[in-house]
Amino acid sequence: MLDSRFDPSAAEARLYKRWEELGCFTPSMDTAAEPYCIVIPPPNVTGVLHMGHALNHTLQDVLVRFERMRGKNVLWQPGTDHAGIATQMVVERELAKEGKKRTDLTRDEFTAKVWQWKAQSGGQIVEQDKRLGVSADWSRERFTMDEGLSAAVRKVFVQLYNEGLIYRDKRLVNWDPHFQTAISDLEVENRETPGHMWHFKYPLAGGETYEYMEKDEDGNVTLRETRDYISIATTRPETMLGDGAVAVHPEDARYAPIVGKLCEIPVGPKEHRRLIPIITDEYPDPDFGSGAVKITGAHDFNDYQVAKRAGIPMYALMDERGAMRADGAPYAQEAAAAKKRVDTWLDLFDPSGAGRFHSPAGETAPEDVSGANLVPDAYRGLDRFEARARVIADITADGNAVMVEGEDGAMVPLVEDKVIMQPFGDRSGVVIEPMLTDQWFVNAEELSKEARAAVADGRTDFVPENWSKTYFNWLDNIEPWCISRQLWWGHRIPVWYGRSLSGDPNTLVITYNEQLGPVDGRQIFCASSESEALELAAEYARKELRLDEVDAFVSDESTVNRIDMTNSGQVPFQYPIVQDPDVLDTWFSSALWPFSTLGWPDKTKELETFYPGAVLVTAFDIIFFWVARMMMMGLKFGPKGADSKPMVPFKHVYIHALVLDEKGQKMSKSKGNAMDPLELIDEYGADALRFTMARLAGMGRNIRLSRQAVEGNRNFGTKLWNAARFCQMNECANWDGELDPAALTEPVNQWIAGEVAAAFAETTAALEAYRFDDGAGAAYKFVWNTFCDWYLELIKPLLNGEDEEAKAETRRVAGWTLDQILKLLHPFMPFITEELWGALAEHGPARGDVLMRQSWPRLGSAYVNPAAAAEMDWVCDLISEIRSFRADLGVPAGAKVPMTLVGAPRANRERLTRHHAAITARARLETARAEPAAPEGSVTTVVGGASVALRIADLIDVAEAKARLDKEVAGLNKELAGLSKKLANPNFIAKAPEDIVAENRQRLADGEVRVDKLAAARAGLDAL
RNA sequence: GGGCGGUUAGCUCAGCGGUAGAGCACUACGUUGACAUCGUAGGGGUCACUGGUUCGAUCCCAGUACCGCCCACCA
Repeated sequence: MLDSRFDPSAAEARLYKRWEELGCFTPSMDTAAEPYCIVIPPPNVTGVLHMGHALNHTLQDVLVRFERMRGKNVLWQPGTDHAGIATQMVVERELAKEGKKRTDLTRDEFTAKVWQWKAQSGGQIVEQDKRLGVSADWSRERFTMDEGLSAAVRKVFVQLYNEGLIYRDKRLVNWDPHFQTAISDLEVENRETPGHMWHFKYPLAGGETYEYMEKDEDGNVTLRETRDYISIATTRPETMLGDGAVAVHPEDARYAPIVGKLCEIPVGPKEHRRLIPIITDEYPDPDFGSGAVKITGAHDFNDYQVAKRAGIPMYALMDERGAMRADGAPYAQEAAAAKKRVDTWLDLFDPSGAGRFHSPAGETAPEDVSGANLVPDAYRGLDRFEARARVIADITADGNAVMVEGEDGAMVPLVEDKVIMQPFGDRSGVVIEPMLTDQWFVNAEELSKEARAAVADGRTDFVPENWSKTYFNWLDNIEPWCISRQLWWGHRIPVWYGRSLSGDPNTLVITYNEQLGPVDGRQIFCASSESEALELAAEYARKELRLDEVDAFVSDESTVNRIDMTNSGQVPFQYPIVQDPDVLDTWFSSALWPFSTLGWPDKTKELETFYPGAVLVTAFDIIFFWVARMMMMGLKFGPKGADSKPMVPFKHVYIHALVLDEKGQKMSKSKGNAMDPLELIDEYGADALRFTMARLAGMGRNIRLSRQAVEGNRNFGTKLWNAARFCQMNECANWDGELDPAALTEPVNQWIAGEVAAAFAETTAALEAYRFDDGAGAAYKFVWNTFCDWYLELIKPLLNGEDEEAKAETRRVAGWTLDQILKLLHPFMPFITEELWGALAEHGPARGDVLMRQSWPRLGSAYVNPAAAAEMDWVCDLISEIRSFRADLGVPAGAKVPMTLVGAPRANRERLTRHHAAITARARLETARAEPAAPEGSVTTVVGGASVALRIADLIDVAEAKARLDKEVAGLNKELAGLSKKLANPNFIAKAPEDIVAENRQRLADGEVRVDKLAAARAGLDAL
């Protein structure tokens, strides 16, 4: 006998272990079976199971268990992601506990430490997933840094490089000063932050003046004054030292007189201030600020564009920590040189009115200088925010701040409070600094073409469909993808540098900067291994070197790799190469996940069988990071299909909601509103959490999770458990596992068989359409409302009755139905269903195998018996109506009353006889008879066109009974009036579909009968 | 600024051209031999607003208001 409740904590681990031991999670590899593959979105190896995982993994597990039961050859491919920054961060924190920094170790020592950390405490999420019931094939677990996956990364990189789709470029990138690495656009979070805008005067060179005029819309002059400066508004004064120009709009009349002239940056020692030209560009908005913008190409993305267009030099003022550089030549020394350069620029300036520099050869005109030299000694080494304060103070002290009248009438510097969108690193949380550095980029635009086309032509589709718009929108505006990261943990870029062996001997120097990588005079060898790179290098050197030059190239570097070569077998020389120190963006390897996990680039059986995946299940927040990139890489490198083109990595992308707390807030540790899935599992069991997730996983954008919801679904489990207990107590079992619906004789049994079929049809259709909510909802409704509330109650008389045949049939059917329910719920609630499946076998049929490996029933129309369904509907209606009537009239719940059915057709009189026991029990009746007339002292209601008379006159308040009838008649009459009006409308009759018209006529007719009967009942009450 | 979405019962949300739904909450009654983590019954909605299309609109279309989210961004 079952206990009165299910104890998840005792059962879950045992059941999970059983499944594992039986190998339930590994694909059947049955060649006749249709393959079905889902790759898990790999959680970070540092990750712990949060609600997002719980939802994501539950949904996949539902699909995977469902498809396994449907007989498919299912692989759910699990694994974890090495998560570059996140993992490096964790290990650095560990080191900090020992009082060490990453840089106290060598790179190799550090990465060894990370591997060690991973072995000890990485991947806890896998164990946590097991508690949730995740049925992934753990024997095939992969890690993005595994040797095989790393080889895939290198192969992809090399090929993209060779095709020119990966390239190195010096561009302005997002720099995270905390982690001291470049990051991609997607890793930047723009947030509104309170800030200030300062207004400063840039004096014109040589004290020149001009007439400054402002006009209103009608052309009236509102301000006219003589100025010897141009006013500039900025939110970032600390970058002024790197200004290359001041730009105004070409049609801005206010500044027309001074375009092409020079102005002075009002910062730094007075005698050495730099002069910069005033240029025109479409970028400045005349209506914003002063209409004049300082152009600081190395520190602002907009300015960068302007500087490139106009040939303005860019000066990088900051170091990798975001502090003002301290590595420059003495400032005074630079100043003299700067003067000279200005003269050169002016030669190149086009005075004809275009207000731009020429660059006849299409080259940047002014010579680039190191921004380091432009930082005055006083600012060197200052953090960017300290530098800002100093610059503001110095300019103000100097009298170059724009002044306005303050509240007390005194003149004060003009500083506007302004909310500015500020970029933050999504991991570090520090303000991102645009930095001009050499980085590796992927030509995402090129790769995006096929990725876009595949969704546009339906090779892959999004569910819900409208996420494809988001996908398109991003791809259509895609920027180059910065893939290099200045970290130690990750896939090291498979590129080696050597000296350039041709051209000017002066350039034959590898300038190797720890942070920024080799920057000059290099020769690139991109190869999937160091030995291949050495071969390439050797080939190159042999080609370029002339024997008589060999001596010049013998390296004195001792720490780098060397190749010893013999040119013509005679003169030995050395040609050192050094690998790029950077690693790849984590998402680069994630992009390969759908095929790298299956063994690519080897032609494995797994790849052949399981690629492309059936569906990718993920949340919308990583459509750009991951989904789009998997599409790009899959369509470039994935196994080829019938058309000999690479196939999409998955056919469907199911995008689920984000899990929010009950108030609709995003869960986060810092807000303290995070719910821990493990804690919920401890308290309510994994099934309750899973079922909650499935029921909430509608098509919406977010789901609000509450403890109460989980509790409710735990209660559902208890309900199921007790239903099973009831079946067990009544010896309900289906001994042979079969059921022939045609052989059934009891209507209640015929009916429930059809309801089982309907429930499976509904849940199956819902899961096929990724409607987890509907699938779980249909199962829930069937189990609770149909099976427990009605079927089990209706069969009690049969189980307790004398008719042994009916009893035997009912036991069989109840047992069968319960077995089907366990199958129906298994994808959602694997533990409790498996436990019951096994427990019921103790005093029931032997099961042969675990529930998890049972097949999903396909119950055809043979199971549906419309006559039985109609009969049971009538029985249930009768019971419901009597119960409702009794309750409304205040008949004591315990009172058993006599009931008389009046004016019912013969079929219903027979039904009454057949279900006499059930009806009297459920409706709490003393007697239930069909008679030609209602007996004395009875009060009447109406069911299905017949009057139902209850002899309760002495139990109730007659006035209340009248009121109830009046209320119902009134409501009915209102409805009937509407129907009559509709049916009297010739347009309705003419234009509405026939079945709708017929339905309305029927409703009117039925309603009229009911009104008549109710009126009669009312009259009967009057007579009392 | 560009894009996407929302507004339906007290709450959370389904629905979708033809009688407004669920869960939770609420009210009343109830220990009927599986289950009080339960049962029975009940109350509760001008489906944001304004127009349009239609025989008929919560649903389709246009506009308005408010609320979200994503992307970009004015120095």
